[in-house]
Amino acid sequence: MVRQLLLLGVLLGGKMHGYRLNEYVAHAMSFCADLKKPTAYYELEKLEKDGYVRHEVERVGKRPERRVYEITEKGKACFFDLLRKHLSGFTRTYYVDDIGIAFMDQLSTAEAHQLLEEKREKIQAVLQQFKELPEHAGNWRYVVGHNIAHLEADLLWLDDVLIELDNEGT
Amino acid sequence: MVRQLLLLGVLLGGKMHGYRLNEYVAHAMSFCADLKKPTAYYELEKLEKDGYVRHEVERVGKRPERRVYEITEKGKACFFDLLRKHLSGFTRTYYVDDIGIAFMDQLSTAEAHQLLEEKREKIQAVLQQFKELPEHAGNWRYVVGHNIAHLEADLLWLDDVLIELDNEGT
DNA sequence: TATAAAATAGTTGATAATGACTAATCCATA
DNA sequence: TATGGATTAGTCATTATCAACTATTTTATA
Repeated sequence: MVRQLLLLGVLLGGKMHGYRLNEYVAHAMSFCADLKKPTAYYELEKLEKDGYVRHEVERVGKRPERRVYEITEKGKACFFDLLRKHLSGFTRTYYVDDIGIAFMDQLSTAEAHQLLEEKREKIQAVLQQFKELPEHAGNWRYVVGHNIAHLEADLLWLDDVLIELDNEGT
Repeated sequence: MVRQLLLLGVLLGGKMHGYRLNEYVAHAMSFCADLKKPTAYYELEKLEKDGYVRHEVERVGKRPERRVYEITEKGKACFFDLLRKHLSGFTRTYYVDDIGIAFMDQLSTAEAHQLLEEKREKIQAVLQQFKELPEHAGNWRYVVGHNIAHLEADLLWLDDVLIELDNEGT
């Protein structure tokens, strides 16, 4: 459902052919969305079947034919509906790495500590990437800020855990 | 891959039949994992095919037969391998609701503000649930703390956004 | 003691998601 | 001007996920 919102949202900014759409998502939106190419085409077909987008075929130069997708009126209505749902709702996040934490006591405190230090560096690296992102305009700024907030929360929490492991170790 | 870690981790605590295993995950671990029953059985079959778990069939009273799963030595090795990977690695989280935020400018500032207030209440409600959770032991405490940290970060970030929307609105 | 509701144990069929691929064109550089 | 790599555009085969289901037994309640 979030994919639909994403695709409709991008197409709201103007028609685009499939390949470019994928490229756009993979580059300009990579920091907030993970949409694989086959999944995108799959979703586009579903959206088209339901009348939310349509496509025409175009050919430029000697390049292969390509499908230029365009949002329909029905699609715009659907977009706004989904947008309101997403802004007013809250999708609970399950943190994949929590499963590791849940079974942490299967390792020695010392080893757990060492492994979590490695995790810490990786979080830090991702955080750094976000902070180095060029200044984004409008909403992108909020999204970047959101991710930074979570990464910083992650670091603070992890530092707490590391301290508690130290205390346990003694 | 995280599902494997989860199932192997639970089975490390002792053999368990499929139904009970699902029940356990759905109740005792619902706050950190979302594993549906058919997916669990599917993963168990894969784990068995790869030699990480085995099962025997048991029947108690007049209840239907049930499969009692047990982790193998190979499975234990795999568990520890996965555990180390998960503790030392960092799985970047994509926040579903960010897509809504990304397209927020399609609505009036006033409406966006109102919708986000609703979101805020829902986050607060989930946070409340976590805080009301009975005192967990050992690692569960860390996991609960992790989730609380993220929910609180979410609230702080959202308050910032609401303030910025107010400023924009004027 | 019928009879509805809940629990037990697992399955089916359908949809969703993606790694790896094709097949052509373009571009740099040796 | 060959030729190896990059880019373009999309597809295929496989794997993953889950809502809804079956069929029995137990428990509660009228």
